[in-house]
Amino acid sequence: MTAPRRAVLRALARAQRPLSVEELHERAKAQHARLGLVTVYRTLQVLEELGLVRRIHEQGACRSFAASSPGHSHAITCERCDKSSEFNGDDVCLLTGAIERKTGYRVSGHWLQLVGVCPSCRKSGAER
Amino acid sequence: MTAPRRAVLRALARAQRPLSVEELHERAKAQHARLGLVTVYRTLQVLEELGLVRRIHEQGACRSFAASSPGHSHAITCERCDKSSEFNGDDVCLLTGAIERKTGYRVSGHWLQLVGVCPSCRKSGAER
DNA sequence: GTCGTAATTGAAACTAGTTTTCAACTACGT
DNA sequence: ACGTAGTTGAAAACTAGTTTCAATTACGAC
Ligand SMILES: [Mn+2]
Ligand SMILES: [Mn+2]
Ligand SMILES: [Zn+2]
Ligand SMILES: [Zn+2]
Repeated sequence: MTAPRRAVLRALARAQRPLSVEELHERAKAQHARLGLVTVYRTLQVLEELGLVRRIHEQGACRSFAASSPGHSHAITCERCDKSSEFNGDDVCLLTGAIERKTGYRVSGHWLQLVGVCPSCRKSGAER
Repeated sequence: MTAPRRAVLRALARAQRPLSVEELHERAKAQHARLGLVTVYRTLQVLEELGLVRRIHEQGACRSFAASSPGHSHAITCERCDKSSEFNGDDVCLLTGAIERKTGYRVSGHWLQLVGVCPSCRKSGAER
């Protein structure tokens, strides 16, 4: 555990929304000025393996990252402010029976991501 | 509708598994030898907008594409042979109530992708 | 504390993936 | 056939991500 890694981890933990590698680099430099971009890439890779970070997949490219707790969970992202939260408690298992019947595959894993409107955006833009 | 586009479309339709842009280029050149890589990118973009192609998201980067029918559907990929199929009939709607209660978000969309073992791989490797 | 070693770091060079530019070429309606 | 708007491909430009390597740092053994 080194200072550069702590800086990246902290920037990630503070973020309310998924960050690109560049953004993460910018923010983490606040903690550790001489932080190199390469280290951000390397740290993300380590954290991803540990399950402490998740890549957020979006239509188009998938270049942003959010903190995550280890183990199986899913993310939901606000379509207005981009705030992203995770939740767990499974879920898709309930559907696998039907899917196996429909496709003939045996389901061994899944990958779910949701879009919605976060609590605070629901309050502000009360319309709709 | 031009010859280059037909070539790309055909290569996509024939593929049993998601293809990278390079792979698609290779295969489509069989139909139209002077096909440029740029055209593959451009065609994919058009087809994606039309909902005729979907990007397959994987752990790590998300650089492969599979044919798809327009409208809401999901993909399941075989963890042994990479064969990818799509299915529809919804599904996740059943879970949104619980997710909204859990997260406080209002759910407006989702994005599900499954991993499993395809029928023919189930037959061959009967063990497990 | 000091030392030794293995792991980590950051700059620079490199590779891969994607987009832009632009002149030539098609598709297709008239 | 003709005209035009849309499409194409090569090359150049650009962006994202990886490798290389010498210097630095963490940390366990003394
Ligand atoms: Mn789940
Ligand atoms: Mn669905
Ligand atoms: Zn919001
Ligand atoms: Zn299979």
